[in-house]
Amino acid sequence: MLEQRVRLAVAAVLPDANTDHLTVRPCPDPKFGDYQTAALMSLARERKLNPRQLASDVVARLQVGDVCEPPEIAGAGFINFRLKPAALLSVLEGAAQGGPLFFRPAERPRTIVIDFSSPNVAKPMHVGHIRSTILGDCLTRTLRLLGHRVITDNHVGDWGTQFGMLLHHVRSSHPHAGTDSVQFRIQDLEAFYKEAKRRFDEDPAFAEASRAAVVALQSGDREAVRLWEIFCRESLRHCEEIYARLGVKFDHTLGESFYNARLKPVVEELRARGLARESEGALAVFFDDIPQLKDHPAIVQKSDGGFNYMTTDLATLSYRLETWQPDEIVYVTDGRQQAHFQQLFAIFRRWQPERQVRLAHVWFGMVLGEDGRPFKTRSGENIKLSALLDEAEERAFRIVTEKNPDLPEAARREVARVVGIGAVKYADLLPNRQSDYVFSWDKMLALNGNTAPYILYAYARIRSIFRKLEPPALAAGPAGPFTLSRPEEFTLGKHLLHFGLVLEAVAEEYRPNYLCNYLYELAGHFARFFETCPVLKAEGAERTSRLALCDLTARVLRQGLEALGIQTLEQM
RNA sequence: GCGUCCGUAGCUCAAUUGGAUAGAGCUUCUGACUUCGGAUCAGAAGGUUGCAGGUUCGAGUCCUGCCGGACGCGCCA
Repeated sequence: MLEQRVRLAVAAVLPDANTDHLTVRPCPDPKFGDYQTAALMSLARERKLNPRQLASDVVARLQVGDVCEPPEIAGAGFINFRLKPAALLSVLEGAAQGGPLFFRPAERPRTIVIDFSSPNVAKPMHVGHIRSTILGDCLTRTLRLLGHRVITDNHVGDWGTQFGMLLHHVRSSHPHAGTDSVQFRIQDLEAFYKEAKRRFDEDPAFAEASRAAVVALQSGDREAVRLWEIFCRESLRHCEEIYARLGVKFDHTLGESFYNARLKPVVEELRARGLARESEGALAVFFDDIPQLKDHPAIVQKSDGGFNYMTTDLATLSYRLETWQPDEIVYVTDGRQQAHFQQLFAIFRRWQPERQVRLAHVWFGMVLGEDGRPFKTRSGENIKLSALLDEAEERAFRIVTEKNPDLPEAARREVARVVGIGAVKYADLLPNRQSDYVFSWDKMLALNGNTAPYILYAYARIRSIFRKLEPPALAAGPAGPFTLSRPEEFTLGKHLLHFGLVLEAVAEEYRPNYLCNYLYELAGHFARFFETCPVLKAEGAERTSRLALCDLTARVLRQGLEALGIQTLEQM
């Protein structure tokens, strides 16, 4: 909002500078002012100017008197801006009367494909899928909020060598499989998968038959396809159950199988263009010109003639470009796949050098148990997502029951659902995505600290005020002129203004933790305001201002949590 | 061996990508309060940012070398 005004004013004084670099950001300490331009100093460096001299040249010509006090130069060459109270009040009034909620839609909306979640058929969703699903959903929500056109695509693992062994195992052990009288559940598929893998590893004859089954499936054998479809249907049903609980939706679910017919042409083209060549019986792309990938060729066709992950991803990438013409494609996967995506992007740039598209691998670290090892059950199994969500809700239910025993059980269940799911999501989005994090029930469901329940509580407290309002119709009505007096009110009001900056930072760097921290700080500023400033007991303009400030805080909290994919509660 | 990421308070993590005095929560101790929802707020304590150099107005962040850890390195995805 206002920082944008300041930024434009600075840019106007430096017409020949790259305006992207002239960022204006909140001061690290309010005593310096409200906003600063640290970026001017790197500009001074580029141009070999004295930073303080540049700063004073800029200040001399700067026209920001409508929103700021006269800017001050400090330290090595910071320009500090202090908002005029009237400017702050007018933005707050604007928002209270239905204006923008402290953010504006992107000036240049982009079309962005986001590839996330990507579960595998025949395996229940487990902890390993949680970060991709939650992070991808949050990025989708945030980018859409900022006005971008986002297309989500769940690239389900429904194809490949593992289906050969699965098909062969099920057919040999369940002769009636595939008939209507036999119904498989996801648990059955999981058991089949494990058993099939065991047999595959132990029995060469089984392995051989499995390979034949893959060939049959991929060449369209009716029997094989029919059984495969049953597996896929049940798996997707299971995934949809989880997605419904998480509130995650996809525009498209185009699994790997969708690209089957496109694999061969891709490989032929790579070979024809001389991008891929024969190596040890396989077809590979080499990257001698890329230091990190030297000696790490990518296989695009296996020595048995089959295709793999790389082939599928190339075909997928090409399909997405043709179909949706995106400006950007984002892949949300764990960090172990960094080399794969480097290879994928490098091959693609050689293959279709004329395509202008931003390709981003948004990767994340692992979820660890309290012992610092990958988060598993005691017996070493992956923790199923459905069980994890159950436990989150159950634990939240116990806490709600303890804190608020008078609520009817149905209401407590609903609170537990929102708090439990919200806590899991928040705990996942809060850490810097690139670091591994330790999964801890106690920490994520803690009632204070940087957690979902703390923020949800702040929201519920605000809503509680409006329930007490007489008459209730006043609840969200337009406020009169703002009058802020206490420092806690200014702090809260100014923090609200930063919402847009934070959303943009999340979208730019794909880092929802900025938004988590922002909302936590907002909830904290509100709590301090609430502690020191009576609202309902205030009178006149002070009362309406404080009510409006409460309402704006609630709206930003709700909008922010919604961008994280977290629901809010009117009471808890 | 090569590559990627990481090492920050007793613990779990931040630090808007090179900015000002490195911030939170948990834990410990102290306080506010017959609560506009105490699932709250205030205060105290806690640091040579793994080690050693370098770059510059300025380094947790960048470069080099060590120490320690996680992950990945041809036909799985």
